[in-house]
This record gives sequence, C-alpha cells and structure tokens, in this order.
Amino acid sequence: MVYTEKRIEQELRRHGHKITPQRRTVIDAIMRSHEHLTPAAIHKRVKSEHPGIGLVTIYRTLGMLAGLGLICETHAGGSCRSYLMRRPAEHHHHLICSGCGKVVDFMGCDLAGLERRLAKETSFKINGHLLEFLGQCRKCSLAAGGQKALSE
Amino acid sequence: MVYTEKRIEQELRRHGHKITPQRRTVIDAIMRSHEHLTPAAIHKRVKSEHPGIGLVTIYRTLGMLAGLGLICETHAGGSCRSYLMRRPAEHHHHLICSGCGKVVDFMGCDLAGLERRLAKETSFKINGHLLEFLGQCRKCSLAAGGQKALSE
DNA sequence: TTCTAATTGAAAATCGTTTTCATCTGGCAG
DNA sequence: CTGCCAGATGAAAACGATTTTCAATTAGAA
Repeated sequence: MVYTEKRIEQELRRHGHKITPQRRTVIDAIMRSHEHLTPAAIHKRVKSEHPGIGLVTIYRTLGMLAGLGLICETHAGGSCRSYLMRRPAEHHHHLICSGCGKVVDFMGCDLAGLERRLAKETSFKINGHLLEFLGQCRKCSLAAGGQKALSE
Repeated sequence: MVYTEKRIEQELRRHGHKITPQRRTVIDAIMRSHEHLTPAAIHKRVKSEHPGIGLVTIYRTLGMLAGLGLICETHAGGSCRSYLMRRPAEHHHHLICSGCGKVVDFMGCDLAGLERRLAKETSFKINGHLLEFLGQCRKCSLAAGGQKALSE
C-alpha cells in the first residue's frame, strides 16, 4: 500500500489539519523526489513554485507529516533531518546512495530472530529498530570509478 | 578486542596527536559510561574533575576520536550527536534503552544475506549499514509499568 | 632545556530550528 | 453566497548546538 496525494489529504483532514497551497507544494516536492531531502533542500525546491513560502512553514509541515507517520526520517550521512515520502505504508527500510541521495525502499528486514535473541540475552523489552543500508547506486558507482569501501 | 586507555593513547600518538590531561579526562568519561553521552553531557561530567575545560575542547576531542574510529555515534532518540566508547573494536551494533540511555553492544548482525539480496536486486554497491535496536532495559521496563509499543 | 607545532579556552560567528506575534485564509455554519 | 474563527502563515527574534578565530599555553621531540 502506497500513499497517494488524495489519501494524504484525507489523513490531514481527518486530524483536523487544513489543506493549504503551501502544504500541497511541500507534499508534492517530497513525493516527486526519490532522494531524502533536508528541510532547506525542500524549501529551495518549493520556492520556485511558491516564492513567498518561508522555511518555517516547511518545518511545521514536516513536523506534522512526520507526526502522522506519512514521511520517513533518514539518518544516513550525518543529518538526522532528512525526509522522504513514506512510500510503502508498511514496515520497511531504506537503501541510500551516498552519491546522489537516491533512496530505495525494501521490505523483509527479517530481524525478528535477532530481536528475540537479544531480548532473551539482555532482558530488554525491544520495541523497534533502525536499519539503513548505505552504498552507491549503479550510476554513481560507475562515475566514481570503484574505490572506497566504507564498511562499518 | 577492546580498546584500553593505553591502546587509545598509542593510537592518538600514532596519528600525531598529543596526549593532554583534558583529552585523558574526556576519554575517561566516555570509557566509564555505559550510556551514550552528548557533548554537553560529557562536558558536565568532565568539569568536576577539570573545572576550566571548555565545551570546545570536548567537541574537538570527540571529532578526533570519531575520526580515528575510536568512538561510536548513536542515532537513537533523535540526537545524531551522542557518543560511546567503541567497546568491541570489531563490527558491532547497539541496543539502546530509551529510559536510561544504557547501551548494550552486540555482534552478529547477520545482514550479509540481506545485503547480497539488495545488491543483486538494486545494482547498488553496498558498503555499510546502520542498525540499532531500541527498547527498555529490565529496570526501566519494570519502572514504567509496561505500556507503549513504539514499533516502527 | 629549548623550541615549535599542536592544543587550549574565551569570545564571536554561524547554522539549524523554534517561538512569538500580527495577519491571513480554508472550510464549516448559517 | 457570506461571515466567521480556529488553524495556518511569514517575518523577525530567540534559541541552542556547533564551529571559527585568535592569542596564550603546553606536550613532547630535538
């Protein structure tokens, strides 16, 4: 299941939020992109179509969308503040290109077994995980030649 | 293999860095803690033993240690800026208590298979991953009663 | 011991984010 | 269709975290 513009607007309304042209533009910008975007990057993109829009509005809209779980946060590359439309609504993770920022979603992280093991070994009550793969997409990989293994 | 104070100092020297009392104190504070600490938190701890130390020095020392791979960065809880001594020098991950900040290291993330699958399906050249489990340690879990599943 | 490059701390600059407040507007009630 | 008002907006100011600058200090090699 994927979020469409219609579904997103429904979701906003359902929570008592209004649909403004500014919000539409921000949502559009995020939906259109297959990269993770920082608030500043979104602002830049959005300004061309909606010159007067303030960075504050971006922040507020992002906060709202994130609160409703409609966008995902990305941690790659240091910034904890990059966002991405939540494309599959279900549990999923990201594979991120360090070259161009392109993001591929994937499901099936299969960490349940590991989670069980850890819970047993540590007596923790585990309630979530953060998983991202970093790499280079085909294009960036070719462009770069093919050195550099960052492996963590 | 675990980093000892001696080994860390060797490592600094090897890279042309000097061993100053301030640095020793910072390293000590990080080593002693089993929580992930923000720069400000480290500063607070360190000041009691070394009153005049500036927050700047903390930042600089953290930058240096991170650059050498001697400390780990944690992403849990929003802050991208919490650090932790790299306890096993090998590839490992963290299980973090959202209550008290306690961190348990674990090895054997077993993501090689998934990584292979993704590489094949997406033509990405994958060179790393970010994995953290979030939860509550036994103590915090009991204290909190036992509601709230944050599951992502 | 001497000397130099590296390190330190204070202050200022900078960056990203949030708050405040006066103004404006989406969308419901009439 | 019109008026109304809670919610939304934008500018400016406030804020907190991080970085830069610079003069003074110091670790450690010679």
